[in-house]
Amino acid sequence: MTYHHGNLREALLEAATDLLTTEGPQNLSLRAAARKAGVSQSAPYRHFSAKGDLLSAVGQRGFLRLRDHLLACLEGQPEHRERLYRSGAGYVEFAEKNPHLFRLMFGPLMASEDEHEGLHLHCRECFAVLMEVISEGQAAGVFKSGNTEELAKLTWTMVHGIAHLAIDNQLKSEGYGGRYEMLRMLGHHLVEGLAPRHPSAD
Amino acid sequence: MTYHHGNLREALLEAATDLLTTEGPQNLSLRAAARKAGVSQSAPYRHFSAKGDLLSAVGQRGFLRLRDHLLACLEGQPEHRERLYRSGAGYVEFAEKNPHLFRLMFGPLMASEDEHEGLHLHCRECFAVLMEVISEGQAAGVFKSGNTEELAKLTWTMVHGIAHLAIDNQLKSEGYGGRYEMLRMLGHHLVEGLAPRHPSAD
DNA sequence: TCATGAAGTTGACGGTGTCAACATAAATCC
DNA sequence: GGATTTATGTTGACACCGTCAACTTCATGA
Repeated sequence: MTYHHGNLREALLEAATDLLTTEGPQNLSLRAAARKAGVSQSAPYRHFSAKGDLLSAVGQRGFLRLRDHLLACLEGQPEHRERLYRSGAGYVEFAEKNPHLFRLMFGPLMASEDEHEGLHLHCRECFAVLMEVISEGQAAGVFKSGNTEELAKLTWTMVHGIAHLAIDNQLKSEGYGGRYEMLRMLGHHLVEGLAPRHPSAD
Repeated sequence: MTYHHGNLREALLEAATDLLTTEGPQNLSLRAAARKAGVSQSAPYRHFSAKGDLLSAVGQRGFLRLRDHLLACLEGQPEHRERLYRSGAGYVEFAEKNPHLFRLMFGPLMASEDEHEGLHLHCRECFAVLMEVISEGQAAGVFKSGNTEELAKLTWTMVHGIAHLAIDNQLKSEGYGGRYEMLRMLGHHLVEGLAPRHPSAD
């Protein structure tokens, strides 16, 4: 229609995300994304300096979606332990529903520190959700006081590990839903560890 | 020299591993590996049906190395809690020393379940080391009895999460060595969780 | 109105995975 | 031992890829 697309950047991001989830990372090429957006092979270079830039942007979008998903999982739930569990479950759920995206988000792009630092920033915004949950729990006396960041990272590593091994199909031995039983178990151990020595009310 | 290389498969694996660690995954191509082995572009196809096959083989080698490293870390250490800690530390250490390889081992290849199932097998052999450590600890009464596999997986997810976040540079806020302090902390919480209700001797 | 610059196109370059057709070395069988 | 078969490498080609230089189109504002 018009010579100028008008919203190409968004269209490319959507096309790339779509290709990633439907065709897998192998078939995600700059040219394919351009084709899908109905545009020529080198049009993307007006919006992204290189392929890695597009991938990084896709990853950043992924983190935004993950954050939204986590917040949605927490909505309307006031109990602190349950909030902690739900954020963990939401994290794993997201990874399982978007395995390719998840792998992209934490993939080799993360390795190049200087470039793609936007990825790290968006990543930390997801982490902030977890921080908040724990911080609130500490304020309420449900979780033990101390360095909030340390506790949050502790939690994060566990959940992250579950998510990764789940999408690697390495957790399925105890049948369907095994990963969620695992999460419950882990949550139990973790909360036991996070709980104050002399457990308060609730 | 000779028309036949004599040991091409091994040479290709080594070349590929070398390229992966020195140049990163982007520059790891079948052709580059062939060049490095001093052989023509399509010689690899006599030994690997496709690029993914080579990558998978490299990954499997990685798991073998990881397993050896874990066993080496355990050598001469009889105390069960310390054995658990050391296997975890060895795991993270391996990931940090070979980040590209680690990402390959647990990368998209894992996603294609049917193909590359050799990867899964070698992966489980590393897991078996952890199982053994925990099983021994249970027999000695240092860890609580129960489903060994569950406990091992619980441990694995934590260690795996740390390893992943460590190579993503997401754990460095508490200064150098942060990941090992983290491991200690985690080990503490975990062992507390793994310990029997009424702790036995040592 | 028309120059300017942003956004998109065309065509090219070298690199890549893969395959068919061919060449060579080694192993096997009479 | 000589012929044949089989394993192993080579050459050349194809389509695809990331990227860039040169060109075209459109919108905008002096």
